[in-house]
Amino acid sequence: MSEEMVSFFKALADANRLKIVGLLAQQPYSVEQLAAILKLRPSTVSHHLSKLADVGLVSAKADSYYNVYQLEEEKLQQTRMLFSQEDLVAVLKDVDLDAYDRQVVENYSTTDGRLKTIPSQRKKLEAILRYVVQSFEPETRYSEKQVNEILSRFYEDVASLRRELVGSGLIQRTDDGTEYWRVNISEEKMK
Amino acid sequence: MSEEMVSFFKALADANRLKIVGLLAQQPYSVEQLAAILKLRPSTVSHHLSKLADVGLVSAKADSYYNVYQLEEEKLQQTRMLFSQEDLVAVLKDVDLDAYDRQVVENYSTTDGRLKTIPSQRKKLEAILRYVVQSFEPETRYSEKQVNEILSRFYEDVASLRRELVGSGLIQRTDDGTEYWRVNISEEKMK
DNA sequence: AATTCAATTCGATATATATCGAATTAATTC
DNA sequence: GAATTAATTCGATATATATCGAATTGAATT
Repeated sequence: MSEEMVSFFKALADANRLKIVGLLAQQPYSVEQLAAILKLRPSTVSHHLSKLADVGLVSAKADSYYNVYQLEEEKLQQTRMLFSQEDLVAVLKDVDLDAYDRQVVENYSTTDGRLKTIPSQRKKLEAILRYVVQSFEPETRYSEKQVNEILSRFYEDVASLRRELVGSGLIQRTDDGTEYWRVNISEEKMK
Repeated sequence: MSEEMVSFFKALADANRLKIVGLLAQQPYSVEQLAAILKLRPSTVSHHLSKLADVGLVSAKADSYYNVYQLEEEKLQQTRMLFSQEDLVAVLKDVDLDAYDRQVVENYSTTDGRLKTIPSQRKKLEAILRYVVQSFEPETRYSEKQVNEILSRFYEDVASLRRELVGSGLIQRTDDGTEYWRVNISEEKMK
C-alpha cells in the first residue's frame, strides 16, 4: 500500500534515524548507548527507534534489563526493490487522473453541457478534445456527416472541432476523407 | 554526503510528492495538471516540485508558457543502489562512537581519574574494560606483575579487574598465566 | 522486600513544513 | 501594447514532529 511507503520514507527522513540505521548496521546497540553516541536523551532515541520498528527496519531484543536493538537486514535489502513499476502504479490508487480534463471542460462549458468557446491554449484544447472523443465508439467507422452530427452536440463550429481532433491524432480518417474513426489509446501512445 | 541522503528521503516522505513521482513515471505533466489531479493549489504543487527538483528527481522543461515536469529516470534507478556498505558508513561521519564508553568511565571515576567502584551492570562493565584496555600496547607481551602495575593506576582490586579483562576476551594469557597481551579489535570481532 | 536502573510513555515546547491566497513574474494571445 | 495565463514566490497559518524532562513500568541487584 501507498501509506506504508510514505511511512517507510518518513522513517528514514531524519538525520538521527539514519545514523541509528548506520550504527546498527555495524553492531547491535542498547538505547542508552545510542543516546550517548548521538548526544540525545534516551526518551528521544526510544521515539526514533519506535518509528524505525514500526516500519520493520529494526527490532528489539531484551537482554537483562537492556533493550538491545538490531537492524533487520532483509528489510533493508528490500529497499533495493523500491520503485518497481508496480510500486509506482500502486501509489496512484485513489488518484483522480481525469480531474484536469474534467475541470477544463467545465470551465469551457455552459450549464447545458455545450462548449462556449474553444480554448486557444494547447493544453486546454487537448483536454477538451480528449473529452469530446469519448463520444465516439472505438472500432467504429463514421461518415463525415455522422462525425459532424456528434460534434454539433458540443460546439457549433464542427469543422474546426473536427480539424483539431484529426490534427491531435485522436481521430483518424481515410485519405479521401470519407471515413473517420477513433484512435485507441495504445495506438495513440505509439506516436 | 549524509545531508544529501536525508534530503533525498525527506523529498519522498510525503504522500503527495510520491504521487507526483508516480504520475511523472507515466508521462510528463504541467503544474496545472498535477494540481487538478491531486486537488491541490498550483502554488502547493510548485513547492513540492521544487523539493523533488532539489534532489534531482524531476526536472522542468518550458513549453510555451507551461512548465512541463518530467521524471529523472536515472536518479530513480539510483535509489536501488541505496544502503551500500559505503553509504551506511558515510552516515557515521562526525559520529562520536566512543561517547558512551567515555560517559560511563566518567561516571565511575573520581576527579583524579581512578575508578570508584566497578559497575555490576554488564554493559557498564564492558565500557570500563574497553577503556582500561587502551593502556595496553597492541602486539606486546606483559608479565602478570606488569599487568597489575598498569591496572593499579585505575583500581585497587587489580585481581578482579584482571579477571574481568580476561573474561571479556579483551586480554588473553598463556595457559600457565605467565604472559598477557591485548587482543586486537579484528581478532576480538571474530569471537 | 526495597532499591536501582534502563526503557518507555506522556505532556509540553519549539521547530519544521504542508497548504493556501495574494502578489509577482514571464510568456502568450488578442 | 494590453490583457490573459501558468508558474513561482512570499507571507500567513495550521499541522506534524523532534526533543526534552518527568512520571511510569518492568526487570535486576542488594
